[in-house]
Amino acid sequence: MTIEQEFFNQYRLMYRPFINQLNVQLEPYQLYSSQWAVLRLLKDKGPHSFVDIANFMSIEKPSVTKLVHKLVELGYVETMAGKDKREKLVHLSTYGEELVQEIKAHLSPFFEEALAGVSKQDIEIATQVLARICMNINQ
Amino acid sequence: MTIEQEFFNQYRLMYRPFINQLNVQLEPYQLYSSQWAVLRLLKDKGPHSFVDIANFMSIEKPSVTKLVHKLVELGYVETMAGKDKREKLVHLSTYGEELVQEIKAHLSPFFEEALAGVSKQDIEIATQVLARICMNINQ
DNA sequence: GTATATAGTTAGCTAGGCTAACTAATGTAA
DNA sequence: TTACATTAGTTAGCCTAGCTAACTATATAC
Repeated sequence: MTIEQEFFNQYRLMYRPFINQLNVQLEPYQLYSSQWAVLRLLKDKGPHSFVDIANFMSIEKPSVTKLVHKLVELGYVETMAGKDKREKLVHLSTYGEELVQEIKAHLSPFFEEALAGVSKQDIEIATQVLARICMNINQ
Repeated sequence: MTIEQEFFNQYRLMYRPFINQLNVQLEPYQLYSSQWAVLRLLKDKGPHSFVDIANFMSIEKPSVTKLVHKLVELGYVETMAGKDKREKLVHLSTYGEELVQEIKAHLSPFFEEALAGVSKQDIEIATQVLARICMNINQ
């Protein structure tokens, strides 16, 4: 087996245990990992339109509609008028802002334990490898 | 954002584009990436029982039943008696053996392009990081 | 002003899992 | 040896997290 195959093998092998554990961590907040990904995006990079979110997450618009509507229902985000009458911008509510802060703190030890025994340098290298693959795959 | 959060952020961001592209590559063989994962396991590590496959892939037994039945339907794998009358072992058919070989060769350039510009050393580091996380997460 | 493109929605589908409850076979302990 | 518990696999039905096709409303281009 080539080292490339080995890498992607490991990549995929990690996915389900990781997502399952992450969902356990998020359960107290009534969130699934996909919804959390939206909240994190809004926290890190400010308000986004539905199309922006779709592009960033590499999913389709109807999937965004569902995700955002669920987050609106929970009171974590709100929508407002965009740059024209078609566009809607999604942003965190005051409650959502606080909650994201709290969740980040709650997740922190989970992430640290998951990466226990890995040097900061190797984490950075691995992050860069993943980022590079994203770039290569999306042209 | 901590480097741990950054890492898992990137990890998740890569997932969908990667799986989508992989599924495109596998389409000529009527396979989805999850079914391919089973074939690769059987190729790399020989025949496995349903429970073995479930444990290795971190999924539940009923999910394995579905995956394997589909692969049997396609003629890529066969089942045989296991170590007692309860157990069934899944192994590649002759056709399946050939096909896996062919698919591996077909996927090779895709993996190489995805990792273009990444040094062999960094790929190995990233692979080890992913393996370590798997270990940490599963206790 | 008409054709085309863009933002978001709705309906209904799929992959890829899950749990609960079951059967059949095997182990264990009184 | 009988009775209970465990294990391997299956079935039915559910869920997350996506998808496409077809739609409405608005905006842009020619």
